[in-house]
Formats: sequence, C-alpha cells, structure tokens
Amino acid sequence: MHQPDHLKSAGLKSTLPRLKVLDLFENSKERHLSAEDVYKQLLSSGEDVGLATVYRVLTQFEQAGLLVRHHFEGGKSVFELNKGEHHDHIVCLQCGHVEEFFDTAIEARQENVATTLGFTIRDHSLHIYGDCTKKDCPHKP
Amino acid sequence: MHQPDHLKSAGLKSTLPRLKVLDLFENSKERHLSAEDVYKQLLSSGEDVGLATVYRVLTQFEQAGLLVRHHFEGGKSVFELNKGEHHDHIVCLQCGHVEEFFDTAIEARQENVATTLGFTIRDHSLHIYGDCTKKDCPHKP
DNA sequence: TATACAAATGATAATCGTTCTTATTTGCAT
DNA sequence: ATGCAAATAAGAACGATTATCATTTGTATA
Ligand SMILES: [Mn+2]
Ligand SMILES: [Mn+2]
Ligand SMILES: [Zn+2]
Ligand SMILES: [Zn+2]
Repeated sequence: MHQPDHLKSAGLKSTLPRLKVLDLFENSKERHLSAEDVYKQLLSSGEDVGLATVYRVLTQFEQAGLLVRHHFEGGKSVFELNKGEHHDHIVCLQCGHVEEFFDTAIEARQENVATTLGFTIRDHSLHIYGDCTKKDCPHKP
Repeated sequence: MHQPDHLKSAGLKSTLPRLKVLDLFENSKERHLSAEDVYKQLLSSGEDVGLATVYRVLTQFEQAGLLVRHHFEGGKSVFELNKGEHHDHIVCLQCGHVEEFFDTAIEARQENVATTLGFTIRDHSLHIYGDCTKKDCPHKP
C-alpha cells in the first residue's frame, strides 16, 4: 500500500478510501481514469468504497495538486497523476486510447497568439480526436 | 425572418421552430450560445418552443453543418454559426470575453503530432484561458 | 490505552444537462 | 382540401455529478 505522506503533506487525513484511490492511480495499467473507472476497479478488487467518496476524493486530490482533471469529449471527467510537467492529449474516438504529447512549437505559437490578441495565458487545453492504429482498435477505415 | 433555403438545402423541412432558432443565431448579439441560452432567448421574445425541440434542432443543425458545437468547460455544449472556416478560441477567465483565432503553424504541428503517434485526426479543440486587456475587464495583475 | 470529537464516509436523494417516448400537430405533396 | 410522414411539445428517463445526513473513523489528548 502507498505511503500516507503524500496525503499528510496535502493537508488530508490519511484515510483508507484515500489511500486506496491513490494506490490505484499509482498501480493501474490505465493512466487516465474516470470516477466510475476508479469505483469499478476498487469494487472488483474487493475494496468497497462509496461512489460519492470516489468523487469527493478525486476532487480533493485535484485541489491538492496530486491529480489533474481533463474534460475530454464524452461528458465525463478523467483524472491522471500530476507529473508536474504539462502535456496535451490525443484520443482515439473508436477505442478511447489516449496518448500524451508535448510540442514546443505549438506551445510557443499559443503564446504568440495570446500576445497578439492582448491576453496573458493562464492555462490551455488541446485535445486532438481521431482514429488510432492499435491492433485491438475497432477502427473502420 | 430568415430565408428557409438553408434548411431546404440541408434536407430539413422548414418548420417554425427551426426558422426561429436559425434566426436567433443570425441576429443574436452573442455568437456562442448554449441550448438553454437559445431556449430562454426564444421564450423572452414571446416565441414558445419546447426545450426538447431546441436540443433536437441544434443537433440537426450541427449535423447539417449549419452550426458548430464546442465543448467548453462548464459542462454545457455551446453552438455558433458555421463560418465554414475552422478556428480556435481564447477565453478571458476574468470577464468571459472570447476571441477566435486560427494559427496555421499550430494546425500543421497537430497533423505532425498525430502522424507521429499513429493517429488520423478527425477533430480537435484548442482552448486558451487567460486574462484579457479590455478596459471593462476586471483584471487583477 | 481509553475518550472525545471533528473530519470523513457511504447510502441515497437531488441536481443538471441532455435524450427518449409518445400523443398531437404541422408542413407539404397530391 | 386531404392525407400522411415528419416534426413538435411535454414530461419521463437518463448519466454524470453533487448535496444531505446519519454513522463511522482517524487522531489528538488525557
Ligand atoms: Mn495525460
Ligand atoms: Mn467561435
Ligand atoms: Zn483506437
Ligand atoms: Zn477579460
């Protein structure tokens, strides 16, 4: 199980549900998880945590900087461990597979655009949607 | 009122609710409208259209290429008249002011990224958030 | 170690944006 | 004018998320 230090230093009591959620993100195969993903994975691991608690804890972890929340298409929020370094996402519309990328040129041009339009950037989100080429992806070309 | 030609050529019967919605987008002060924006503005203009119809019509207009849908943060879909040319958005976090932009370099680099990662782009969304420099903006620097 | 109490949990109700269902109305071709 | 498929309106249903609140838990203190 995970060391409770991360929680303590975030000002959060180290409770069982919190430790389980954090543990899941650190050991899960999938890096990007929705609230229901977390809930179901915990259930199927025999851990019983309330769905409301999952939502509550995810939001707390986001505010504490432990997780980052993304608003992909599909309506549901998706979370990932905060690596500290920004990146953007490309998502497969067929199978939901997510790849991460960082493009210096894009980042630089964004600054350029903002300056031209008289804005100071505080944040941005770039989501590319398409079809991936994984073998197990139900892609129809 | 608007000419029904746009609807006809989109394969849609030119009904009263459809004409009203289209008219609203073409004469509204705000360019980006949510379903509820449309619904409320029609109500306050004395026009009575069902909310379900608004949702149906917006989706049909999107499919017909008359409107473009955006998934901004905040959970609700926002629509705007399709100008035919793609653009992205920069939004002021202080006053909500929205500017549109198109950057050829960014678009090109996105293709590059997708190719590198084995994706075929179908769509993308780029939202920059920041502080604008309008006189009436409550900016705190 | 036992106690005390604020903080956290979990079950469920409520909310929000959106879609579905269905009886009624409408546009439009004859 | 008539007929009928297509469209509408009202409300139920839905999926994701948040709020409520009685019960439990972590932890500080004695
Ligand atoms: Mn990521
Ligand atoms: Mn726009
Ligand atoms: Zn795929
Ligand atoms: Zn502003």
